[in-house]
Amino acid sequence: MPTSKDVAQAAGVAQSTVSYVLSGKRPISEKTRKKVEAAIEQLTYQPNAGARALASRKTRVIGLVIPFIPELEMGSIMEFVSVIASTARQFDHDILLVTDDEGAAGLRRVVGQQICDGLILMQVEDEDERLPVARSLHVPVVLIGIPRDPSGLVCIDADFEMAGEHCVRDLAAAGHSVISVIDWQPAVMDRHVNYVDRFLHGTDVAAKALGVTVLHLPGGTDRATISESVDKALASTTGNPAFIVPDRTIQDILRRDLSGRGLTLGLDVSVIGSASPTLAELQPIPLSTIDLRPAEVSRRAVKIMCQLLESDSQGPHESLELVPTVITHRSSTLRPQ
Amino acid sequence: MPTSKDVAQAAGVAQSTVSYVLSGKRPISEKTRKKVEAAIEQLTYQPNAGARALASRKTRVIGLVIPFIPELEMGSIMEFVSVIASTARQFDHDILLVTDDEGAAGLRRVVGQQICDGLILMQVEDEDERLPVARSLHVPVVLIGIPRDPSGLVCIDADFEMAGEHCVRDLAAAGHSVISVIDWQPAVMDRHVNYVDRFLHGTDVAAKALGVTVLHLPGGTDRATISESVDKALASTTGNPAFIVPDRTIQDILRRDLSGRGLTLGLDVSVIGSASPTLAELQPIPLSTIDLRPAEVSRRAVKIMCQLLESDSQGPHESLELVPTVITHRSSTLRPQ
DNA sequence: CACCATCGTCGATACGCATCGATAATTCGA
DNA sequence: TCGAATTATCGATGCGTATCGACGATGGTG
Repeated sequence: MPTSKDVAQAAGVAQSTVSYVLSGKRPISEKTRKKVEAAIEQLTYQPNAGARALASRKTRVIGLVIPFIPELEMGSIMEFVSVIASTARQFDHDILLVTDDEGAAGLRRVVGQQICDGLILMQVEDEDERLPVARSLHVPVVLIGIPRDPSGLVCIDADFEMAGEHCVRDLAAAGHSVISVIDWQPAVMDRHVNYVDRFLHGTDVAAKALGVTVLHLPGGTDRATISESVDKALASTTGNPAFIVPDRTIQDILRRDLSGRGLTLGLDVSVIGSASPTLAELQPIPLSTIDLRPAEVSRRAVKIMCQLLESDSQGPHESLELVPTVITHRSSTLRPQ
Repeated sequence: MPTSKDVAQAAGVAQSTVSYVLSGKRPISEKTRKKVEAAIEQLTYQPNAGARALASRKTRVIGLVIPFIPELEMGSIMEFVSVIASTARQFDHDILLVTDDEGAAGLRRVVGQQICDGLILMQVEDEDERLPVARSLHVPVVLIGIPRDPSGLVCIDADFEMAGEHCVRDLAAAGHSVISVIDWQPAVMDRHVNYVDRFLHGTDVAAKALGVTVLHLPGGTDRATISESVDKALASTTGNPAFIVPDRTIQDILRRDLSGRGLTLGLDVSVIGSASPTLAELQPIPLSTIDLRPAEVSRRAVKIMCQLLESDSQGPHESLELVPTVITHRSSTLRPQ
């Protein structure tokens, strides 16, 4: 592998000159620049990352802490990961994976060894054991998700409260007076990610404001639980029933249950779910969805991180950004009256 | 951040001694070792990765090239990524993400900058533009998937041919004389990943050996295509029909189509699909599946990579490893006669 | 024409660790 | 008891880059 010294020799200049051509931190004459650039091209020179990190104290790598195989909803996690990685490249950074099975020690490790300049944490829980560590690390940390106490932390997430409000508002506008919200599956509820509460709170707020009734019913990945919840929902209204089902795994089960009862989506009953546009369109009856904008959340997380890295101000930062959600009505909801 | 020099000072030894305590490459007396370890503990010293890489010419980082958001089957990709990352940690390595939108240039970049010691490529296609680059890089490369010409390359993948054979064999044993294989969705077929051919070939081989008929029918993510394929399948047999549906997205559509025709899985018709055990069990009629062992493939890919890195022999390696697949019969297939 | 600011480049040094050769301390055999 | 063979440790050097101070060349000003 050629080094900057080789380049310097080939171009007939000093090594420091090569460095300045690359960084642009000092003026270089057009002639010299050309010579150096030609030599770089010639030798296919690429700067050594380790040496660069050692000298500049910047690795240009961001650590991404991914959840510990939650078995379900892996697809949506991958969307975050993928977008985060390519956005990072746009800011001339790379992504190092940190799996959550290393726990908080993993964070200390990658920061301590100075493998990366900052950390992005996914799936932040209400009382997350990683938070005290995150606060004590002397590198920027961006959380995707909002813990109970976000003080001293930089957080970003979809605006779940707005999402809940919009779902109820639109269903109310379609004439539903009783709206059933099916909880996430127990595995998610147990994790105490507080977007659940924010979403449910949003539905309550809208319900109060609009004078409609919102029912919170248990979710589950077995048909019995869902069937029971549907029973309760049907018993509670004389009009057309409406369901909000933010958990992707539960959607299929609910749809099957409803059609088993002879109810037709968009005709007798409204259902708002959550899925990628592609998947939503693929359904027998295209599903109306609330889009939680994972790609946009990912992009902004990286952007915030890179801004923090540039401004490299040592002081503790604190901010909270909510990404607006979007409802798309397809065919599974009644038309507004 | 403390350095090894700080540790040396605290322990009253030379910096090189600290280094030898850490690496074990020279004998150290018990007394000195204790002193140094105490100082390390005391200062919470962690070696600087950049300096280490610079001096040792090893980064202990593996580049993982992930597919460019194929929109579908992201869940299964995440399983690879997750297992690869944690397995790498077991071998004391880290994973750097390289997104495929950088293309072959991305590979040159991370290797040229010496950000990582080797590369793992996912979703290798038949004629992959990255292969010539992979062969020319002077670092170990492990492919997940098998290109048309694997010469000079180290490949690992699930044994799709065996998978195809086993599916046909078991369905034949259950009394089916005509077996329909539904292709992957067009998006996958177009990508020319050759596991498709290997799987289909496996079904043909078994069919010939057992004297049963295998029909290859088009797949698709729309109900019309699937419905047509089912029509053809039903028209081709007087006995109970049997389906093999390796594409996860298509499974739901097929199941719905069949039940719409009044056919009951495991009673009137056999279906073998592909899904994680958890998901398979969740179905109304638990799905018999062919398990392509993504976790095992991932683990072995990392293991092979780490072996290559240790033996750091420069010469071009070449190997091909196939991971046996496993059929699990649940309730969607007829009992063997 | 002398003087000073600016521009462009060079040389030297630091970054933190691994590693090699050398040296001091110890042990062993004859 | 002396030298040889170990054993344990130190000092010095190199890895490749960024960056700082210095210096010669250039151009403008009075």
